Amino acid sequence: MANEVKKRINLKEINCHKELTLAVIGGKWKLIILWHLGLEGVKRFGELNRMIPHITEKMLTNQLRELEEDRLVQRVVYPEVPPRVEYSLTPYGESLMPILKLMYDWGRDYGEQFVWTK
Amino acid sequence: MANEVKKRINLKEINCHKELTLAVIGGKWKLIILWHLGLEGVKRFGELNRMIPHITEKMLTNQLRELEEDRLVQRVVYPEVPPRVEYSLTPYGESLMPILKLMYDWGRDYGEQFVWTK
DNA sequence: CTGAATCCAAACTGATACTG
DNA sequence: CAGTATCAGTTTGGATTCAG
Repeated sequence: MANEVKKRINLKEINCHKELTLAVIGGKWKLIILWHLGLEGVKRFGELNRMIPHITEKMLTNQLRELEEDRLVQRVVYPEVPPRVEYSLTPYGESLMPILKLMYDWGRDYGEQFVWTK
Repeated sequence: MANEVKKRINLKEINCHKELTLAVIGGKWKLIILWHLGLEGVKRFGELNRMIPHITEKMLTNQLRELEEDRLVQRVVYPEVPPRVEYSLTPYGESLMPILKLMYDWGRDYGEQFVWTK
């Protein structure tokens, strides 16, 4: 119950600005979460859960929390019953979209030329 | 001595092209390796080892092997004594540089505005 | 509906020593 | 010089169960 501080972004281990970006988007499900929020706007927890195949609730929660902590995603809780929680991109998150778009394009081209044929 | 197939790029788990890109650049040291090779051209193993602080030989070998397998880096062995091995980017690797540049810029701005002050 | 808590297996990373 | 081999520690991801 003591020292369980997780330093996902350990500044001592980041030699270069690129690595900070990677630390922030590098989670297993973060790209796809950011992508949905970026293209389709506000989403509820359950919507994301349904939109992202194979993700578990634990991981969805986990990744959303980290994105929130890093200020890429905003979380809004409506005190209703049943509960409603909505997620959306912050301006920081929005500012990542050009990178995601580039990564999408690169991955598509690379995949067509190389991976699917090996 | 049998089944030790590592599926770093498991196509069944890649829902979106972006994730293929992440799979390919997401290793702990890959960005910095690609960066050096992209900006400074051909490098020998020992040069990279000296240029990248804190990396172990094991990890440098490991990451270079994966980059080679993914066709981002070319490895050339000169049959000399002492041995000489040179690494450089392939066209695939070169085509990643715009993404790395964007990640560099984004990480720098994000870091200045957020991380260093929290 | 939106999670939190627990347990566990697999993957990743590092330190160290050794080799052609 | 450019790696391998081995072992150990850390982190991650997933299955399952429980809760407000």
